[in-house]
Amino acid sequence: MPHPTIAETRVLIVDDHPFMRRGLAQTIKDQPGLCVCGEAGSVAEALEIIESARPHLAVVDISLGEESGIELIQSIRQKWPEIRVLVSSMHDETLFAERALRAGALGYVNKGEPPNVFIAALQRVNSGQIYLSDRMTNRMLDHVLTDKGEQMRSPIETLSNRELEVFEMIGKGLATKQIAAKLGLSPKTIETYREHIKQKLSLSNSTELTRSAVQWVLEQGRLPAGENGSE
Amino acid sequence: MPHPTIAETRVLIVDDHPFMRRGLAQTIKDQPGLCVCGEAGSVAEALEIIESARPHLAVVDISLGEESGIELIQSIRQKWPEIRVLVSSMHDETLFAERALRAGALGYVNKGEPPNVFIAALQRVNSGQIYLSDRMTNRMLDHVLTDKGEQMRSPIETLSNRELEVFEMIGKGLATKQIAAKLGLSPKTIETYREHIKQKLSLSNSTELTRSAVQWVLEQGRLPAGENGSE
DNA sequence: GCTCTGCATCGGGAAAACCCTGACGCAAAT
DNA sequence: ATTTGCGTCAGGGTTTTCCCGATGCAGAGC
Repeated sequence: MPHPTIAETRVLIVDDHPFMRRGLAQTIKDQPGLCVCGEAGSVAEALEIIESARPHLAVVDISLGEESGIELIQSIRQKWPEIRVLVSSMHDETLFAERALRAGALGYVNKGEPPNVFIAALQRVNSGQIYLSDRMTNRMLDHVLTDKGEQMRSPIETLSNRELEVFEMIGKGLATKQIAAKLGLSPKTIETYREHIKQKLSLSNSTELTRSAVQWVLEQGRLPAGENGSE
Repeated sequence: MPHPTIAETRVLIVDDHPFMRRGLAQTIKDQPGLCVCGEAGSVAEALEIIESARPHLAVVDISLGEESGIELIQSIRQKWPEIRVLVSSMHDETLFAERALRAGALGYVNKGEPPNVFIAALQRVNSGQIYLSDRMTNRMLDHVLTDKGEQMRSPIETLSNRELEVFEMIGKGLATKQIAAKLGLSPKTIETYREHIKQKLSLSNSTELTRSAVQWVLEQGRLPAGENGSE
């Protein structure tokens, strides 16, 4: 059914949710001049498809289940710097937009946005320009200009990528050893991250750290704080 | 769209992500016998559409931005008990599946699942049966069968007074030593309580204990229509 | 260039927490 | 009268935390 026009811009979709992929694909396909050249649900799959399909654009989700979209962006940046990446995430932009751009993405758009906003972002990125929401653009400008006036910054934003990753896992109930195993690192390294996080967030012991992390994860997911019957 | 078959099952989609809605809608439309009679991005919108479109089935996301899908399910249950609800969420099923069913949903399926699993779940719910993943089904059966003689509402109610007291302090971020000091007891005693609590709540390590305690404390703080009276 | 700061990664070692086992008095229940 | 559960604690081996490092590497600034 597709008539592969010669000059269409090829887009790769990377998202771990099949339905989200489908929704994005459908919206992109509707757009003249754009076509979806592949869909991936994991980092490995994405890299594989890039090899064969050579997309011009990539739409990547930040949280790919166990994996991190940030790392994928860095890999793409290294191997195929000509591919332009638009990050689409359902997480707080104040936390991830800056990280995404630093990693090499050209834009960050929230998944809650309507299709026309998304398409606008995609086309802006396609033209080589940066896309951010107005709110986020202002915020980053402020951030640069006022320099030391970081009073409105949440301390959580000062966490590095790795630290944030570990923080989230702590909040999900993983023990130090489990996190180390999942990330393929030494438990000693995770301990160091825990210390750094505690320092940055002014937490005095591991209980407070866990408490803070759990609270944050619950807020992120807007979970109605349930009792858990785990195990 | 030109031949509206007489006996099609009408499905309402409730999700705050437009692309997710679109992906779900597309997949449902592909299925013979099913049609999408409406899409909603909020609780209010959902209730409105139900009035006019009268769906047979509703697919609802648990986390609707600021709102809670759980409340929507309860409303639907009250006003239109004949509508069968399938919950689709991207969050951990161990945290929400039980709450979703208690609220009146007939099924819970994770958004990470492939379309065929989702469709199977939807059709199962459509036939009036409960759908849960195998893993979750076993877990809940265990839960039910483990209780002895009485239907224990929440395992937290099995805690003794002292244990509950300690549990709450853990949830507030106090370390073992601090709790001991505050209660005028030996840290050893607090350790014992921690052990007992972990046993009674089936928690395997101290991280899970802290996590569970924090969640419980937060839940205590904000719950209008709480179901666990507990003390 | 060189320095300095920040990040990511790990180790040593003492202190603390954990976890298991057991204990003892005391009350209520059987 | 025996059992059961609660509240309290100790011993001792295992694991984690916590504070002290260290290394390599990348970018910012002089």
